[in-house]
Amino acid sequence: MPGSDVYRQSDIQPKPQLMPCFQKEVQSYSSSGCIDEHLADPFKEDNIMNSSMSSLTGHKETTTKADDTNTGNGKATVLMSDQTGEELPSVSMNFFDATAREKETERFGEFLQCLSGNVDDHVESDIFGGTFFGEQHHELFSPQNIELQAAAGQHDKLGASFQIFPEFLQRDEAYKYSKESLGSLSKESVKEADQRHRGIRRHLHFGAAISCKHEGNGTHETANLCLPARQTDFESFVPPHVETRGISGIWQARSCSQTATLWSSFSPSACESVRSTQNYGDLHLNSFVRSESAGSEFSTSKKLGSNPHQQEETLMSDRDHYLCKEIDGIPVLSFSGEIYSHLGYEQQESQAAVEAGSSSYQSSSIMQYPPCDSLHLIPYEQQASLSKGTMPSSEYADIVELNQMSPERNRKKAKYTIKSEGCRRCTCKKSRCLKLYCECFAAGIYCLDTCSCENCINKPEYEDTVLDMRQQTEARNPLAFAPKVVNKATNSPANMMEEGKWMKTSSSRHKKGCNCKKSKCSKKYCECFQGGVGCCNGCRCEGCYNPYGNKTETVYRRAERWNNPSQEQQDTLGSHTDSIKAERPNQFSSTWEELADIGHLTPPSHCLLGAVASSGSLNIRDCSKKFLGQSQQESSVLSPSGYLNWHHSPSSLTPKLYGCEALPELSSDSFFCNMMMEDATPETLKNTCTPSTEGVKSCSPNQKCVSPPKIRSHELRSSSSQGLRSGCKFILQDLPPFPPLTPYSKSQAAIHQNDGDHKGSTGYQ
DNA sequence: GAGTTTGAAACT
DNA sequence: CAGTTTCAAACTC
Repeated sequence: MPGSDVYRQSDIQPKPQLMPCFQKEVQSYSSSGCIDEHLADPFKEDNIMNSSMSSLTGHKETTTKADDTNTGNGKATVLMSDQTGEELPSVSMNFFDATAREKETERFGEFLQCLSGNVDDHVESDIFGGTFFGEQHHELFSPQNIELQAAAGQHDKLGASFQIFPEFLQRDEAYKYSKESLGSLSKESVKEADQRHRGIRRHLHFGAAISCKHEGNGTHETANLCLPARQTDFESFVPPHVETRGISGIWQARSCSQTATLWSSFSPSACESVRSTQNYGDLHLNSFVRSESAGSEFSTSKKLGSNPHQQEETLMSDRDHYLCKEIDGIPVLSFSGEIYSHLGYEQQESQAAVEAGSSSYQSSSIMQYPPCDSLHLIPYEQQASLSKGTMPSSEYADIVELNQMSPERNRKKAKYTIKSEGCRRCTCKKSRCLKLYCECFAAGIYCLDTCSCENCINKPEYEDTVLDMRQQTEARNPLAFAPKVVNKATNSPANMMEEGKWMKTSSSRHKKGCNCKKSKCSKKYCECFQGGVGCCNGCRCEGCYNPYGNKTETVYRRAERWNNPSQEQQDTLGSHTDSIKAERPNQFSSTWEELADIGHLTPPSHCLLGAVASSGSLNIRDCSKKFLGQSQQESSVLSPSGYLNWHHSPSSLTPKLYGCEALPELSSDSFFCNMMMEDATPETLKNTCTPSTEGVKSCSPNQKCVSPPKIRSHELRSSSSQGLRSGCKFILQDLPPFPPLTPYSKSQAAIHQNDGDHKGSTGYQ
């Protein structure tokens, strides 16, 4: 298939390669060497970019700033500023306008001159014409693509990480980037990712819609994807010494927050990276840009509605520029040996809708549809935009009808049917699709004609009502629209080692826990089972036989399963037997559960990764042993958060697992909750959540474990706006409470004290 | 496809 | 917050 070699290419990039990279990163934030490795991590890219730039320019601090997405012209701006505020010439690149591009390229040359002092005319204008993105990062700087290395004269120093991604390429890509960084695509991972993404997407889009609605500016197009812009918010995110000129829009700030949140959910070390970089006072503008770019690209696709033929041509043209290949029908970009999804899922969705409405669109090979969940699920704002914004409502209605008419459209109907087949639509009868009973509503999407619902209100024409209902629902439960299944430690070794088990590792948990009584958690009635995750202590199920992991699973078995995720199913069969034999109340107390969870919930980024990288399998004991020798050293290197100390303290691992000491609930739950907050907190909540007890309660529908973001002065730095604060806050929030630095036995009291405090402060029950 | 079962969501 | 009702998905026949 078309994307197969991309897939292989991705596979060529050894997954374990990321591990030493993580390890390296957490050990030291030095960017020396390991360029290729760092390229695997956008945050590290920034780091290395910054340091590389610094090496080129002396004391300059470099940051790449995406221009206002709303301009839709694909601009990216590179600013260089030094500590004193003196700036090198800024370079703004316009990727669409030929004249401007030429001019910008010229300026870019000047910029490079500033970088290396040795720039000639090597910068080719067509580097922004589509060949900029080589499939390998080496190619990125190859002569046929861009003569940056020649221009700069210092490829190595430039670090191959000088990335100026057109905006349209990057918005929403951080998610996939990070996902693919952790492993090549698999159906499970895509599914899981989509699930997560969907939840996140919900927040974003609803947040945007509500914001837009409240602002009353009617800029649906902006609200739809670009999110409202407030420069001050972004500026507040920027450390005071970083020049913010040329940056416009809260979008960046939000984007950063989202990206960082996403990243942090994948990788604690990425969080560390965030923190670290913040400490450095730099910006992760790769994530800005990467996330932002697709916004303008989406604008392109959205414009299709007004003039399908022409616009589609434009889209296809653009697509040709950067749509390299497909993987399972999902257009992807391959860059730096990684796989990028060309389009965010929502874009694909919108495009699916748009393309369905475009009579000229016939080639199913150009873009197939992403996995079920997102195929046809056009988030409210996009749907609204399609129907009310750039696309006349009649056209929106036609999207569905188109497939049911002409022979040409029959093809589309087939496609549409495919879309529909894989995904069920709601069949609500009484709820009018305005309650969480309705899957569409719960998913944050409008119902389509393919739904079998009756008296449906969940349609674009009732947008106000829908949004009101949504607000009501969120008022009842702020996490109502959050993903039900939260992956707490997606970089757990199990995930690293067997991406195929992504969904089934115990690192994923149901957000709230099930309450099954009769289904034994082995049917789809059970949300945990449905989500492909095991039941945990948070579940209130009875007689749990969840094959993905049940409450009666022994600690040893869990640890074993963690070690051998491939035998998960067999083991769960065994646990089934155990459960059936036992059919008794959980003999393992909650502490046992938490004890078991420690392995899953603590993603000992470099410890476990290192262990995995070196041995190919995970062994907690080994890990602990390794950390016996490492933790102390690392504790002096790593961030002051204590995060790694906590996770890697041998006293917090080995004795509890093998010495049968109970682990304070605080450990896993706090981590879990922080991860939950990362993953599942609605954007609106994120923006409003304050570190107050009240906020905590509101964040925790199940009265459990949503800990308030602990705002630390050194983390917030000089934030001045709420928007920024929330961004930083949620980047950093997955820091668990400070760990005991003293041996476990001596710190029990402290832990419990902390535990008590934690519970007291978070409403944990 | 109709009827039943189930558990989440909503309500009181 | 617990108990009850409502609801729609999952399941069975």
